Amino acid sequence: MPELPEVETVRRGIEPAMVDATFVTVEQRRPDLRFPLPVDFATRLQGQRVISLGRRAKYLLLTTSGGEVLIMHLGMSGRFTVALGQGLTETNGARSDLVGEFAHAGVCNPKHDHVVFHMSNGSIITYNDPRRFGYMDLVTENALADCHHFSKLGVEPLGNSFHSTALASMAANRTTNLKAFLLDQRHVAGLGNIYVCEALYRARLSPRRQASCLALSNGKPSARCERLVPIIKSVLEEAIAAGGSTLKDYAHTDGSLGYFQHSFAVYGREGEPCLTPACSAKIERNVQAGRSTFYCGNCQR
DNA sequence: AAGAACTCCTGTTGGC
DNA sequence: TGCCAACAGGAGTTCT
Repeated sequence: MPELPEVETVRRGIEPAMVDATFVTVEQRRPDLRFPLPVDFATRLQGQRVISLGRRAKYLLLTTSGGEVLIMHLGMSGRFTVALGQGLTETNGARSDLVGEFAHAGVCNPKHDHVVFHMSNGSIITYNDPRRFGYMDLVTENALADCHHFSKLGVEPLGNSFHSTALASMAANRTTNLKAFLLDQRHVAGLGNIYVCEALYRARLSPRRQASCLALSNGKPSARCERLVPIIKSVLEEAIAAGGSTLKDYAHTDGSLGYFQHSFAVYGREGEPCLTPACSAKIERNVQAGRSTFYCGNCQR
């Protein structure tokens, strides 16, 4: 379940295989992912050179020499595997020899290989997505900021505009709970279930508390908000440094694993002891906004 | 308008 | 062993 750190890890994994290379062939093996693929998807990409590969929240943004941007979202189970072309150095652990091995091991069933990019440097980048919650779109560079994917998207949590005053303003008068508020991409863009659970635990904030508890009081962000913002940043930064979290649906572009799941304090730990020293409570689980929330009812208030 | 519920999808898991 | 329901969840849509 790729959230911001996993998407950033994927970006770093496929960047060396794609940037400065040209799309030779784009294989589109089905008409749609979650949504229909763009009209003339393959032909619009073929012959274009990749200028850059960026990221906005959980979206990958590939800018082409033709002035179009390929927007890619991994959804729940989207995955890229890379077979590096000859002469490309192994970067970020992208090892071409592993791709077949992992496919053979059934980790990545080839029947869900929906889009395959063949690059001029010999690299082959394959998009595999069993649940097809992912999607791809093509828009012109000029239309990018106003397209429906981004027009309502909130602040980038690792950017400079994400600070306690900004979060406090967004939270003003919000009656929804903290968990749902932080999952809403219109506020902070890039957080998902795992990192919201982990950040709220570290900040010792109950996921059931009203979001408005973060709001300004006496013109200043609440102490809770001041505490939460740097924690959100550090959780994401640590996860990126660890290469993301590997759960059922996510692995690196080379099939290898991220390591941040070993740092989970609450996610997936229902019934296990809280890791806070001197706390003897067990991690609880309930459902908020249709997702499992894991928390310590004793430490998080 | 905000917030909650529902929807899409398929592999995995647990109960019988 | 086999079958089936429940579950996982990002984000768009629909409802209240």
